[in-house]
Amino acid sequence: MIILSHSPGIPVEITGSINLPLTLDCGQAFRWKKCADGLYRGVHCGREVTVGTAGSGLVFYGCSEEEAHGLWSEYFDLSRDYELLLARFSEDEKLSQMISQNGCLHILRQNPWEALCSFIISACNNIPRIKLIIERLCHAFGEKLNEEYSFPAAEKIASLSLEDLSVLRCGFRDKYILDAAKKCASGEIDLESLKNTDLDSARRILTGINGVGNKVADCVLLFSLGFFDAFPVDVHVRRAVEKLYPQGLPDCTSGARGLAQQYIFLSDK
DNA sequence: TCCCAGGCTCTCT
DNA sequence: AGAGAGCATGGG
Repeated sequence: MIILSHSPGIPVEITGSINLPLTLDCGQAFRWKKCADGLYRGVHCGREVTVGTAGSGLVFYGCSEEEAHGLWSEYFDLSRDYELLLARFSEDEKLSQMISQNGCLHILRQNPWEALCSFIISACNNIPRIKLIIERLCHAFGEKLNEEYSFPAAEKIASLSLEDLSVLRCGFRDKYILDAAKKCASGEIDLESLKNTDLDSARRILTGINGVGNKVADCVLLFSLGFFDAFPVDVHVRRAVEKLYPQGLPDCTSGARGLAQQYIFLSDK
């Protein structure tokens, strides 16, 4: 880890404490790699960084102070008061238990195109293979950074053919990736602008992409577009909700159902 | 050999 | 509008 000996880490304080390993490896993001000493290396919007926990916050290595307090603080959703939200969740017995078991998990604000592409790949797939396919995608079509590669832009993917994408070995999802890339690159869909739309309209636009149904759309809405109340339902969440909350989610989750969803997802793993 | 994996589309009723 | 097959690939 050459970076460490040459550049000091930049600490960013937050209220409460984040469970970093859980946040980065709970199935919402697929590219973070565990390094030595509990550090993680990852890429967001073409910027590579190494991150760890320190005191009551995170410490970033290999980036400027401006990036740590800007790009990365936003990515890790550090300005939101999770302590307060989890205290409210704890009114519910079962959620309280899941929280004390797992600690404080943050919902990441990922790049929307990367999230869209990643969750298209996630359909009917398992997490190790999802990671592998995304790794191949970045290596084949992204740009070399330091040790990692950037996530290829929609414009780059849109310029490729299905045959080009065959190196991904991603099965029937190749045509979905291509459709999403073309719609985003052409401007037919402007992912950023969906942040200013209501949840139902945004979901309808996303599901207009071939290979994007409600579950994938809700993942994009929650994990990249800031819809904190979006509630992706996959087989695990469906099963866990039927078992734990057959009458519906408790009221204390309203407005933050997406965060609750992550804890419920964990309970079925 | 069969089953499953953070689903989705298409078709048929 | 609801159910069911088919979809590529790889691991157990």
